[in-house]
Amino acid sequence: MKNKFRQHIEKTTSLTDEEFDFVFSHFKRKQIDKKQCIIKKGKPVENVYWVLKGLMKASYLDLNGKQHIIQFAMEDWWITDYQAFINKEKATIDVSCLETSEVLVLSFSDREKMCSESQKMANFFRIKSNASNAALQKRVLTLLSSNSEERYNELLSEHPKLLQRVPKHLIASYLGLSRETLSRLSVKKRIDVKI
Amino acid sequence: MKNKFRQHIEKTTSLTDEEFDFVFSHFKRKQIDKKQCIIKKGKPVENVYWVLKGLMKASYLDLNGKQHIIQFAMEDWWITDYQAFINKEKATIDVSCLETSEVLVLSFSDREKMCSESQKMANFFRIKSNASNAALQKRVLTLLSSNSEERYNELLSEHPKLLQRVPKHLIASYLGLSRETLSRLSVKKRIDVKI
DNA sequence: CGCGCGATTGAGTAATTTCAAATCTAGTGG
DNA sequence: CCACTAGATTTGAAATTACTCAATCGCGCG
Repeated sequence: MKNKFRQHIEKTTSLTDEEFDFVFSHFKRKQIDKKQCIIKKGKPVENVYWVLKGLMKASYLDLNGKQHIIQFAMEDWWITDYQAFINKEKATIDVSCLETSEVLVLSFSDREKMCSESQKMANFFRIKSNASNAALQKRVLTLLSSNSEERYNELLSEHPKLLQRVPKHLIASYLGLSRETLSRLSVKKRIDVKI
Repeated sequence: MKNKFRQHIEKTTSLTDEEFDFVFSHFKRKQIDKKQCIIKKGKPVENVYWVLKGLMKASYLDLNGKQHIIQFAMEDWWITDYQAFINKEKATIDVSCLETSEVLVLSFSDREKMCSESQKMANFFRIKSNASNAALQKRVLTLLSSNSEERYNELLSEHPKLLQRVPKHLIASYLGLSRETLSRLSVKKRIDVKI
């Protein structure tokens, strides 16, 4: 497990054994039950989470009571309400657990401490933040330029596992379409494939 | 002008006179003509730009030749193709000038140098990156949860000046709707106001 | 076995796009 | 200063896309 996490970090930034032990000492391991909520709208956001095993979602309830999915997080992904986490504000979104999960937990103060003592880790989080920016920008472009079918196909080709693991109505929320439309798209897809 | 820029930085991070002079020495001032393109798809992205005066846009041409607006940048805003700038990749978007503009130009290497020598400026750019994340996330939520009229009204209330300065068809591209729909919304708005 | 949630299907409706044409406007050259 | 043009905006009508509502289906779990 420690090894898996180290691999994750070292995809971006190589570390000596001592450096990794220093980094790792700031994290706590935690099990999260299915349906459990780790960040609730209106509450402080203490931590950022790295998913070792399982599946989480970050979602927003709009004024009409509709749920919108901001992101999923599978193995190897980070998740929190960044806006609230960084600025010590109250959460504006919920983060909860779709499958029983194991995560590594990092508190705000531990993250700050780690970054001030390790240039490499400050750099790591900077790169992660930039990658997140790029991903969000790509998502904006997709929402601006693609219709439902194109968005569905894009997700299908980029994250086929999500489609299998996540209830369809949540996939619909993530793509910005109704569950009925998504259902029709998946039927169409199956027929298209046969032909 | 120097003063305006200093105010911008100090909204986030306070600096001594010496620190500011150090920071400022890394920037070059430049005038950009209307319609001039400062970042072209496929070319390297050397710089990030801070708009002192004028108006720029970052846009993407999709496979059907439709233009989509990723962001505008008015006075006091930063703009570049961050993905390409940070990772030294070729640009995937275009950045061009809607009004004759004056900008401060910062190259990648000067930015790195500045950040490695000044903890404060590293912090400044980290905060900017986080703010950008938050803004993009908000935009995703808006695109997921609001219809055209709500998106139009949101832009109208948050950036009324943009509506006045930017050609309407570009506003439509930014909001993800056709120029005809935007035109109908603005007519409706004028009638609603009268009633 | 039956309940309940998620997924599917059908029908009708609403929102938005597309295409085509008419106006309007700012900038240019004479 | 005026006429002219290219680009931008508006308008109408038809076509398309996606949504909503309602009903049904299917499956896992107690």
